[in-house]
Amino acid sequence: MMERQEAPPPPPPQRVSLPLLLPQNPPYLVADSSLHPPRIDDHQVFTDINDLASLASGSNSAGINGGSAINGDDASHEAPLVMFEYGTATEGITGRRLEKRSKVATSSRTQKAASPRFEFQTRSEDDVLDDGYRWRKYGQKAVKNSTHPRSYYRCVHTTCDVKKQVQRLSEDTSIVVTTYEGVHNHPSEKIMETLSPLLRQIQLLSRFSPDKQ
DNA sequence: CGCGTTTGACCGGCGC
DNA sequence: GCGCCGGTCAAACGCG
Repeated sequence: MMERQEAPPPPPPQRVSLPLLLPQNPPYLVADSSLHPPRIDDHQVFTDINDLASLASGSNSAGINGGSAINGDDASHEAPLVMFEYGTATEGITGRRLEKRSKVATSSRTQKAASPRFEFQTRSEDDVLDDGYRWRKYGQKAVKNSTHPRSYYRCVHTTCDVKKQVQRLSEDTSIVVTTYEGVHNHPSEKIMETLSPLLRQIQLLSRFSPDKQ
């Protein structure tokens, strides 16, 4: 049994920007990030992605009361269930520190970057959510006190070091927990696929535009 | 044949 | 110091 500390340090409220594509389907149900782990019963529902973005970029106290509480029976959509944010990568739901193992001996042990962690809990039959980025699975481990294994994914872009973990809640196996770590430093391929013909059109139009400077 | 997944070994942190 | 446990590596494997 993994014991939590009796006085878990609440993550300091900080401004964060959503580093990734949110799941497409509202409502977004947002739990209070000061709860470790946040209770699903306490979460708030947001039907507008802008509310969610303002929550992520604004103060948590103002944001948390911005939504409308739900009663649980409404939470049975095929929709993202809970989203909350951890301040740094050194804090997780298990309380364990997540530290990147460095093969080279670094002189300073401050290698652990404070990359943001975001956790989504989504009611879905599919373990891997389509978030627009390409991921490569690099590991799978059985976690303690959980019947389902945890899968480890890494963004396929060579310059991108974003990782994500996917596992199912042991209490409710219909809920998939996806934890993102890091910020993508590139646009998603899906967005580029959509935008590139558009950009070419724009280039063509500007090329033949008569009032071009 | 190329690319992504699987899977067991290995590493390192942390609690006892 | 030792063992447990989460995270990562990498070779083997599988699928299109």
